[in-house]
Amino acid sequence: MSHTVDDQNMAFISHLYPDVYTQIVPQGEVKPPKRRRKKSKRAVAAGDGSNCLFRKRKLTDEQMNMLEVSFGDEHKLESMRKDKLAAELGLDPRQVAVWFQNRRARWKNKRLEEEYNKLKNSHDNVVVDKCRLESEVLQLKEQLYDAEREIQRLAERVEGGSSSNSPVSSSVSVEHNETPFFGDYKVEEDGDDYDNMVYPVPENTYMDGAEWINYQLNIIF
DNA sequence: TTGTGTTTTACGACCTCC
DNA sequence: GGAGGTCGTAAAACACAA
Repeated sequence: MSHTVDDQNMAFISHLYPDVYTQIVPQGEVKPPKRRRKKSKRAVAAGDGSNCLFRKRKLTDEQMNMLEVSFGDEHKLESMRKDKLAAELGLDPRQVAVWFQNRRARWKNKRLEEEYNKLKNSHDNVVVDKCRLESEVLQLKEQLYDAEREIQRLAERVEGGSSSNSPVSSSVSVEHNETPFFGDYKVEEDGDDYDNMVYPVPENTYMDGAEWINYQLNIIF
């Protein structure tokens, strides 16, 4: 039985330092398990569970600290380091190996959680940005609509209200989903000077609604 | 207390690497 | 084939509200 020597060592240590190895429970105090599970090889090796000499439980703070320090140095555990740690801590090398396995699993979970939070934050920021841009689009559509109405009003005034044909057809509706741009407006070439009421802005020039109106008015008058 | 949720320890099954 | 890894989970220990 491979664990006998370790168990005897721990029994000896726990006898000398009863406060240190709290995970070692003397045979008589072993509680029956709440749930059944397959018998482990160790339990089988030691005979029936009730004959198992020790139930090794929670590690002491000192043991935990040393294991944490060791884990901080290197997450993997080579054989020599495992044996050295086990000897230093008075633990079964198997316990050290299991502790590292579990510690790696916790570390991985934590890392995944952090990555998830990062992604969630960046997603939230994108959503906020999208909302902001959508409201900006709405605002611009409204400005465009107002500008178009203003142009139409001025055109009618210039014409003296004689023509029922509008020089600029109302192509913008705030309710529409399409988002027209200023460059989309075409100057019609059907002869009448007053029909060409919308002048194209210079290329690569951005104007908001008010600027665009002033630009058009300056050209007209 | 006790019921319940969370954390820790331990293990089996399976996989990969040498 | 064996050592050591991950993954999933049982069970004990622990924390804490009711």
